[in-house]
Amino acid sequence: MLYNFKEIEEKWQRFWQENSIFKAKHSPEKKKFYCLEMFPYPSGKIHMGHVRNYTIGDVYSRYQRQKGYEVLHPMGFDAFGQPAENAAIKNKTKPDDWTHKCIEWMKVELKKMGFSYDWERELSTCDSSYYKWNQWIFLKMFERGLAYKKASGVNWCPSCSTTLANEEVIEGECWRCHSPVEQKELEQWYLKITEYKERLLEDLKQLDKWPPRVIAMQSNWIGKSQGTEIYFRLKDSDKVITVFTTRADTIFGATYVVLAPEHPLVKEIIRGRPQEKEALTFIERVSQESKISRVKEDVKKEGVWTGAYCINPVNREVILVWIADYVLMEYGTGAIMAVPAHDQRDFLFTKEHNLPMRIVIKSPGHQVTRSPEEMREAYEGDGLQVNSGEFDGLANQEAKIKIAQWMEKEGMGKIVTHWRLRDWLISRQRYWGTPIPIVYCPKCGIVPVPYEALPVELPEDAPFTGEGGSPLGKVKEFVDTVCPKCQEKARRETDTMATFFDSSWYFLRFCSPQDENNPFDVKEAKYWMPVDQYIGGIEHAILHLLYSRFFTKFFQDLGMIDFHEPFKSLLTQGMVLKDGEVMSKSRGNIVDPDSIIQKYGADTLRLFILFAAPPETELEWDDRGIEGAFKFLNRLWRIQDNLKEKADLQVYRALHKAIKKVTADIEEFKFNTAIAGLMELVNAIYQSGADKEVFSQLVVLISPIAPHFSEELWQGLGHSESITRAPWPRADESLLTEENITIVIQINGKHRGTIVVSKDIAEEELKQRCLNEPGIKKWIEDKPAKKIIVVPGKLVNIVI
RNA sequence: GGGCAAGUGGUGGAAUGGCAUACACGACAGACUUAAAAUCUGUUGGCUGCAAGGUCGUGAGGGUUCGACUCCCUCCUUGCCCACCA
Repeated sequence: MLYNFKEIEEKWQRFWQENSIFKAKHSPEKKKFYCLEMFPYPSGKIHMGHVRNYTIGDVYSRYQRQKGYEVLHPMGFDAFGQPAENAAIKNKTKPDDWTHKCIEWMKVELKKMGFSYDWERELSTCDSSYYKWNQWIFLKMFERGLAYKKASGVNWCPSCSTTLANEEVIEGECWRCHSPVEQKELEQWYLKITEYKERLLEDLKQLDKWPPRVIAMQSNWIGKSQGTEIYFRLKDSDKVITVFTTRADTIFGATYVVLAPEHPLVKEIIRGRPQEKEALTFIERVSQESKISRVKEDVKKEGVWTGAYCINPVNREVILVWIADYVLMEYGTGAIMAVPAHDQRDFLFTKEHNLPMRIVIKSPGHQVTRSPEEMREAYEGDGLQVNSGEFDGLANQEAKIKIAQWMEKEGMGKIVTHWRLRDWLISRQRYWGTPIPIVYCPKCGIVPVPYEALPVELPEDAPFTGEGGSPLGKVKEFVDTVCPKCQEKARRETDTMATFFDSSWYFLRFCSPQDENNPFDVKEAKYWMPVDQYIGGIEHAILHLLYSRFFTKFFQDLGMIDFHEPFKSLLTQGMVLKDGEVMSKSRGNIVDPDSIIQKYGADTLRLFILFAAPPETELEWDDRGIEGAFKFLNRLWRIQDNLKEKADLQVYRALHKAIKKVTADIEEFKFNTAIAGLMELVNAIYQSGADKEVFSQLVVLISPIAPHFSEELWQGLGHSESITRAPWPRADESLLTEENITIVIQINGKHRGTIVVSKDIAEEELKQRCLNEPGIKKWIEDKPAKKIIVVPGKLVNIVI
């Protein structure tokens, strides 16, 4: 007979809700545990990725609760964003209605999985009670000069008709719709995340419970590099071109200088020269090109001569000034010194345009660097300096430092630290987001909305079509306002905030989600924060985690919290695949969690998804595997019908072995082997039977994984309290040590047999026993043992 | 081009210096059954052997070690992230 999962799961979900079993209480006498999974975008349906993410978090939360911690395990919705606008256009509804409907559907599905959330703390970022505090945070940043407005070339997605952050441009394409991204000049709001770059980099060292690859990704993104700025004075002018290089050792080989087409000096340099027209045409063409072609094609490097010359400060040589598309304004100073002999990009450009080249570093043995004519590619390796004045003969790594110091002393340049991290562009020309709380007054200029006037609410209706400009700009009653300073007529900012703003501090809001006076209650945050365990997808390794760390440091500077990192420990779970590919709508290989729940129940789904692979690796979906998980639960279920008065000692041993293994494995998120341990215990019980005590303990061990199932069995065993209150079992070490142990015998490292001996056997006696073992003697014959290695309790290796 | 993972039976995976393949899926066989399903019990890396056993075997090659899936070096393959980054 199969267990009735449908009835049982509904019954216990109702019980948990009615008795507020998972309510998190601020209990100063108890140690807390804050377990958080990345909150979802409410698309309406949960997918297997959610199931995996939230099952991992749920097992861990339930386990910590049974270990005696006061657990905070909240859930909410990252509810602003573009899909709601698209859906609204398609279905002729309001984004607000669509989003709230989706949240309701999604909650039903999450509850069906039996996740142990404290639903009283639920929040949605699209509610004004939440986004009011986005505006509050923005104003605090504005006051401190951390939110500022700047006109600049921005990444523009023509299809979404909105700006994109650098982080949202993937290989020149929009991260959302994959359209080629264009450049556009706009007035935009930025957050000065660069103000925190040192701390964001430095504090990575303390995150010892984060995956090393995430640390590496963040560190690369912040991108600190040491280098030198070098000043090239224009010939017959006092203008100076500043270039950035990490290879000061190659300065004597700089044979020309290249500017980015957008470089501010370009127009001035070419003015009135014969080359002006050609150069302008070139600049025009490059600016028309989307970033995609400038970045993707690494073959053609195009450029033109400006007609101007400048002077290499180290050797007074007069060299050409060029413009080329492969030099980017966004990086460094927007200008480079070209060292064709020792930089591959410069080398290719030089060959293309027949420019001069000089070797200044000799490769060992000189094979590669005999002469410029013979070189097939740039030599980027180490070697000895040549053609470098007084630095000739030095190893280039040493020369790099000496030359930089010398240039700094002589005023030819400056040693600088360069960062890759840019300020964060948060303006979006979208409706469904947090309005930026700013008013433009003809008299007073940019005026922040006063705190007491928050929230600036989103108007219910806006004519958004998905095309052109900010939809809020078309809502007259929203735009028209009075200046908070002078009470004259003024207009509101019509851009909204990027949704990453919303998710950069939601973990703090969960500490006191109903607080009406502050973004979060300082005392509550002091108790619950930081998050002890954070779980989510690797795709958020850079953006979301970096922004959250930035906000946390900002709150620390406001004096609202006394820690500087939000997430103590981080787990990044792997993707769910079907037939070796990521599950996605376009591939049509989606397995709907709800259909699995219908067929096998949530406990089976939870069990399978944990058993099929370790959390951090990819998981291959397998229909037969889910069948196996279901069979196992039924096999365990049947034990209750055949309980003995007293189980054998070996079953007790098996139980305590399982307790030890399951506990250790859950601590390390090795759920797959924890379940294997439970299966071994069940197999042992099928060999010689269980009694009530053994079975009870087994049910507690599996309760974080299959909670409904365990509650039902627990009640059947006569317990009146919920199993979520049952303390986690402790392994009895005395039952784990055996009287007799099996020792492996090796000869020259090869496995040749085993021997069973008392666990207290003396080393000498053990050696003799092994040498005299009949199966071993034939291998030794009369050869003397050169050496005998004994690993206590495990093995003996006889070397002959 | 740079960085980080990973590569083990028919399949998912286990073992992080000490019996390679735990646990499961699949397959095969037996018990129960009129029969099937379900359930229970076995067997299940390759080669060789009637058997006991032997021998090979963790992407390839080398090294360290009494002993290597595990550590080191070189290479190959796959995945992920970053990238005209000066």
